[in-house]
Formats: sequence, structure tokens, C-alpha cells
Amino acid sequence: MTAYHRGVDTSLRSTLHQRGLRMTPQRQLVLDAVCDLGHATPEQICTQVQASAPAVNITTIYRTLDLLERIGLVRHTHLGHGAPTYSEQEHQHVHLVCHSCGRITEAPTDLLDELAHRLRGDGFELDVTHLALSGLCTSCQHAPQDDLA
Amino acid sequence: MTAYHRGVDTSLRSTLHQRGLRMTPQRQLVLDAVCDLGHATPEQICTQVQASAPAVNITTIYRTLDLLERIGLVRHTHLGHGAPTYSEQEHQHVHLVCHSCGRITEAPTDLLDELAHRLRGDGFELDVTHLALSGLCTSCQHAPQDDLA
DNA sequence: CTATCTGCAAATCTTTTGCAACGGA
DNA sequence: TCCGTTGCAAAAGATTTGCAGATAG
Repeated sequence: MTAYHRGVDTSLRSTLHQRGLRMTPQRQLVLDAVCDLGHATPEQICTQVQASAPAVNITTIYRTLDLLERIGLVRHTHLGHGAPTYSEQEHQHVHLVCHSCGRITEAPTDLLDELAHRLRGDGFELDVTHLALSGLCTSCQHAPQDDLA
Repeated sequence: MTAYHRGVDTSLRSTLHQRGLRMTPQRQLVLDAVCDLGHATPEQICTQVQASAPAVNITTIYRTLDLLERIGLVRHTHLGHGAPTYSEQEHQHVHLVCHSCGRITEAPTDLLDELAHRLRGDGFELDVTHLALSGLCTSCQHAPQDDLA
């Protein structure tokens, strides 16, 4: 069930040890959940982790996500509405969020290359993955649209 | 002190009446605050409103912002970190947020025209103003950078 | 006069913090 | 053993809801 892309297990333990941090089962479970779920909120990650280890507290989820981000194994993206979502560091793409149905589409990051280049000229170094782009997906453009219900 | 662009006062009353809604001093104050502040969080708007009308409750701020958005007078943008910010509907621009120092820069929306066109070809209608773009501003690119402190 | 609005208090929800016990190296 | 980590409970912060009284039209 768990997707171990390029030996995540091994690199977690060593990455932690490099910094004098300890390997724990909770940390492995959180990292696994992030990889399995693609992009998920702390809440969703907690549910996933608790499926196999019910005793893990949500506080630990928050602390671990924070730590995994600091050591560069995961990143978080703000999709607009509520909670931020976490995903693997390597799994880079631009998120397109439909603000009508909430559906999230992933697009290749080079979609923003031209924009990034233009902004760099103005002194702004764009981080393509941190924020999503929002708009209307195909189906919602043609849907009745209840005038901002 | 208050900036009345193109007769906001008159249009608020009539826009409300068109929909069977009532004009109240609180609604005028909230709209004025949004216009004055540019892009502000509900909290900031509340502070601004309470400067002239201390009795106005933050609950009313939230309800009024929601209402003003539904009738198309204001819009909100997610800048990434915490709270959404509200601004006038007409005051359109792209927000660039530095995720190191948090500074917000405004850029013309036509910066995203090419991207919007490309996405439209894929069936996604981009809303340029709803989400900010994040990255590093000039000064933070050259700052020491404490490795994700 | 009536239905809409507002203020207040309390409920929710999400995230953070303090602290004692636990457990990895 | 030592100190980083965890779980629990409580705090903190943001937003929502229920309800009775105020008020626009």
C-alpha cells in the first residue's frame, strides 16, 4: 500500500541523524502518509496515520510536518480556502484549484517558466509550488452558477 | 480621510435595495474601511471601523464582508499564511508575497495574461486576483537566510 | 409594524504550548 | 544515562452560530 519512492525509509533515518535528530515510528508514519496521499491537510494525514497507529496524537502530526519541512523532505502549499496541504518535496507541480467545486488539478511547473522569468527581471524570485492558482474548471464554467451562493 | 472612489455611498445603498437588503451605518463603515485599507484582514478592518464606531462587533465585520462579497462590491484574496484579505472589487491586481519577510507587492494583472491564455486552452479559467504568487523579494534573496528557521 | 440586522455570548475548529513521562542512541 | 520526542490537557486565535433586542423601510 505504501509508496516508497527512492528509498524514503533509509533517507529519513539518515537525514534525521545528520542533524542530531532521532528516528521514531511516528516520523516514518507521517512521511509515509504524506507520500501516499499526494497533497493532504494535517487532518487528513492524521486520519491516515491513525489508521495504523491510533495512539498518535494530532499534535505530533503538526510537529512532525513542521520538522519534515525544515529538513527538506516535505513542503506545504496553500490552496486558498482552509488548511495548507503537504506533499513530498520532490513531487513538484503547480496546483490549479477550482473555487466553485474545489477540485485540484496538477500542472507541470514549466507552465510558469515564462512568468517566473519575467518576475525575476523585476527582482522577485517566484516559488511556483507554494501557492495554487485559482479559477474555474471546465465543468464549473458551464454549470448554472448560483451567483456566489 | 475616507476615499470615496466613484460615489461608493450611493451605489452601496442602491445595490443593497436592489436585492431587498437594508442600508446600515455598519455596512457603510465596513465598505469604507475596505476601500481605505487596500487589502486588509477582517481583524484590521474591524480595528479601522472601531476607530470611529467602537460598538461595532467583529461578528458584524465578518457577516458584512461576506455580504459585500456576495453582492459584488468586495473580493477576497488568500495571501498564503493566515487570514484572507479583502479589497474593492475594482481594485484588481496580482499580489506577490515574499514568504521570508511577508511583504506584499502589487503587480498589474496583465502580467498573467499569457498564462491565463494558455490555461484557457486547457479549459481552466484563471482568476488572477484570488490567490497571490509567493516567492522571495529582492532584499530577502540576498539576506543570510537561516535555512528555514 | 415586520423582517432584517446587530451585539453578545458561547460554540467550533485549527493550531500551538507547557509539562511530565517515554524511549532512542 | 541523557536529552530529544511524545501524549495529554489546556491555551490561543479565528470564524461561526443562536438568540433576543434594535432598527430600517
